[in-house]
Amino acid sequence: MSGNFKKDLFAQFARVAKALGNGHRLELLEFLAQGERNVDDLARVSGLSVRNTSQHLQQLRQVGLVTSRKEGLHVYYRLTGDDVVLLMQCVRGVAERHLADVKVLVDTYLTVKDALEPMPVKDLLERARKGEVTVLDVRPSEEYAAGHLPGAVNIPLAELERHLDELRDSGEVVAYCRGPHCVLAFEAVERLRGQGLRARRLQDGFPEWKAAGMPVETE
Amino acid sequence: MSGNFKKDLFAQFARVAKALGNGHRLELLEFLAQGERNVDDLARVSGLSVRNTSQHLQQLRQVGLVTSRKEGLHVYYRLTGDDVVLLMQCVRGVAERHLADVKVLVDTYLTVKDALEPMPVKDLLERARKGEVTVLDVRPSEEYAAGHLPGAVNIPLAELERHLDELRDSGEVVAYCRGPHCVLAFEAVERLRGQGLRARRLQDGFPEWKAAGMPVETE
DNA sequence: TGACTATTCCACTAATCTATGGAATAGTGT
DNA sequence: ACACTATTCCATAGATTAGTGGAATAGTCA
Repeated sequence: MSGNFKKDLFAQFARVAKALGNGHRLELLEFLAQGERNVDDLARVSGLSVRNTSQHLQQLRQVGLVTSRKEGLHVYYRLTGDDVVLLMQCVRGVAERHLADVKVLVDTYLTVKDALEPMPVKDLLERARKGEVTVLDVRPSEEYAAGHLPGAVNIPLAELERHLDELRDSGEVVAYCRGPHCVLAFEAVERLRGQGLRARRLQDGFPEWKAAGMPVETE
Repeated sequence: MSGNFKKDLFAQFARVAKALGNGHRLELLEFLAQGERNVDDLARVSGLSVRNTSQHLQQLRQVGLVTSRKEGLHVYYRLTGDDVVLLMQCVRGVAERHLADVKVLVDTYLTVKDALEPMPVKDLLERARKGEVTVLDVRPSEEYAAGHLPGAVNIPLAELERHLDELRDSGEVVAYCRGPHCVLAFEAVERLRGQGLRARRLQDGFPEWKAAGMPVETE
């Protein structure tokens, strides 16, 4: 009897893990970590067909990782809680530490990583308040509108070149994007440095910031 | 290119999650969280065939969650790090908070849960030092030998009745076992209370204790 | 009302995962 | 060398999962 309890319980836990056991679903979750999104948006960013996306979202909903809300024609999905982001960070962390393939991948694509001197999250707010740094959000403007770090300036990567002058006069720039492996901030920092500005990357992205209970600003 | 990086990376993370996406493997990991075990032991406790157990262990090894060490005829498996325990706690926590089925299960089997007043981990050591409580490890003696809370007394559940008198004179008893859902400690507390002793359950089990970096004693 | 959009449901094929039995490997004891 | 044990490797049948197209549903707009 208690043996069955245990088996049943682990089977339930396994359902949650299984829902995470697919790269596409993880990607969807990462986008949802930034705020509500409808099926169409999610399909676009993940490169899946809408129907397929919908099915994956059903699965995530069945294990309680996301919920949805209908408004007009659209159905908006969102994470059921910040603990889901934490869980994903956990998976990511274990993978990075114990899975050799991940290390290879990261080394291959982000060889410059160390050179970009990521700034720890906790130092940021204080230094921003003192005016020592400008916080730069390089995500697309819709994502920025849905929520961003307090006081952050939004300049999507594509428009970075047009705003170089504004940034040049404002001390050091700290860029962030969707998460520690999102390439947007890396790219931004490289370009800014290429133009002679002082630029660094924030260690984590917006979802991690939010999940840590730090203050968030919306439009 | 950077799109591929992202896809590849998530695919790797998904491998880890997928490895956790099976109740049997989660159960194996839970046992391994207590220390090294060989294939035979693991097969016995999980109720799987040895061959099947071996295959599951291969899968866990392939994603870096466990390693093995050969000694004589036996191959001993162990977790690759405490972060694996943390990851499992994370999965469990999310499942408990967001998956209705888990709540039903827990309520069905452990209706008495609240009545047993679990004691928070942080209070325990201090109160044990003052002699206010006796820490009771109700796991089988091999598991106790492999590691236990400092100062804990080991009385496997089956032998509890024979040692009632010793416990009766030692103030309040705090029992723990393999984890928050292991039924051993629940059972023990119920029996002790049935005999008129003051008994409570420790909130977590040995693996969580160890993963939290608390001191551990071995034979 | 009818045309249209966003999303879901259903059915089906290809790919993947699980458990099992037989055979291979490696180490122990005689 | 031989018998024996613990573990792994391999092949296979049945179950499960992923992606696709077609049809259904629900809400919007004119």
